[in-house]
Amino acid sequence: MISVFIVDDHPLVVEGLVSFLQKEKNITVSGYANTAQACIDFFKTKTANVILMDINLPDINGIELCKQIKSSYPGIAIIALSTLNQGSYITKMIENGASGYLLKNADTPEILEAIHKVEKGETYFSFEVGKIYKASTEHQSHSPILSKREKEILLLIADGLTNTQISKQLFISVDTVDTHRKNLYTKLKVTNTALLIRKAIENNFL
Amino acid sequence: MISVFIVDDHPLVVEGLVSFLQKEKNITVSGYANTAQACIDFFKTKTANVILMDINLPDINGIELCKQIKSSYPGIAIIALSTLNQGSYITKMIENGASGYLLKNADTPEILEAIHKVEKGETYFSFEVGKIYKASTEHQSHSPILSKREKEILLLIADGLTNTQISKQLFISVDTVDTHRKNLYTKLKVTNTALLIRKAIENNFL
DNA sequence: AATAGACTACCGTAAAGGGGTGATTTTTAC
DNA sequence: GTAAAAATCACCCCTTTACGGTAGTCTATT
Repeated sequence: MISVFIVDDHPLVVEGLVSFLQKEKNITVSGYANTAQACIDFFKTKTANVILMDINLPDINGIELCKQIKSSYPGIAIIALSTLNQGSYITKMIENGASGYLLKNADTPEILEAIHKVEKGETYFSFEVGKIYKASTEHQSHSPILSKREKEILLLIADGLTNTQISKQLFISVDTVDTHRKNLYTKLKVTNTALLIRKAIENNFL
Repeated sequence: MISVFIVDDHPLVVEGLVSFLQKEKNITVSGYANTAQACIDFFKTKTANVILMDINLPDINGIELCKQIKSSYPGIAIIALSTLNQGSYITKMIENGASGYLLKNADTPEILEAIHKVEKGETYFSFEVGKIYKASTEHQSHSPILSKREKEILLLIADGLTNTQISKQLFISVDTVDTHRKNLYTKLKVTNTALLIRKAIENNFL
């Protein structure tokens, strides 16, 4: 018998999971929570084998919750639940001890497979997650490393300041700002301000 | 007895809705679909009083589906389902005939209230939607109207082209391109390229 | 006939962009 | 522990582009 705990701020999703998991004879739902705090409180007195955990929680971030639960109760397997568009979170959840990662548009057999696998100590990642994860790590490697100063200047450029204004604000020479700006262009492989801002937004520097 | 049809590509949400609505004695679930096409097919032979419709569907956009259903079957009340971060969609769904708008983190009594209200011909919008809607319409009024030429030039600027390059591409004088650029600055209330690109992305012009 | 918006165009100054060079310090790597 | 690499700073020249102000024509709307 596998006991499953659910953390999700969407009552509908919780209802769906409970309703569906209760039909399974070797699975029992030990409880559910709509907030991270409620989840932490639950595990102070009770326990479960597997947690289905939403990443977007109203109070504490799912990544932080995952970390906390794993450090207190390493034996509990955590499956992250998320919607499509959050490539960067996948990495973070895995780093913080999640054993599986399911998309919310996963169908019921997939959820069962995930629960059974992580309960046995294995990992489960939905097919699409693999793609997103790969894409996000590749994206990461393509996304260049900017120095502290470069990030600082990039932000000021994005705020509409000219090199002269930036130089005054940072107490450095205009020429230096200009050099940093040119280095930003080189690193981000762009040729002017318009493309710089676009690339910066695409790479989440802003 | 109110018959409800569900369209959502997340099996969990469908499961949750079905499980919860079946408990209500004056509500029956006439069916559900994971895609817009499956929904359209259903209504060719069967019907329902209320449709709970997700906005993010894999095949056809929820807004388009809403429009189609409303034009074919004006008597069916549609409640849009969505997650928080989609202010601009609310307006479009209402324009296309939706009678209600629920956030997916709505709790069960709220869903019931929405179904009963729209079935009686009234409208229902969750509290938070009101806020988002208001914010988005205010945002809309702030979001300026760009002419065809201006949009064209904005796109080319965002592609990193200089005024000279744009002028050659559009067979007009550099000065003209420059004027359009300045008008873009005025309309979007910015003073240079960096801010222009930022505002353009914020206002979904790119 | 008047007002407003779109599209066109020009001028002068300020800023950006492309190139190269070089010094100092801090990080990283072997 | 030292050498290589990267970061931060700074300067020069020169060309191109951007920005601010001004202004004409045309068309649609009132």
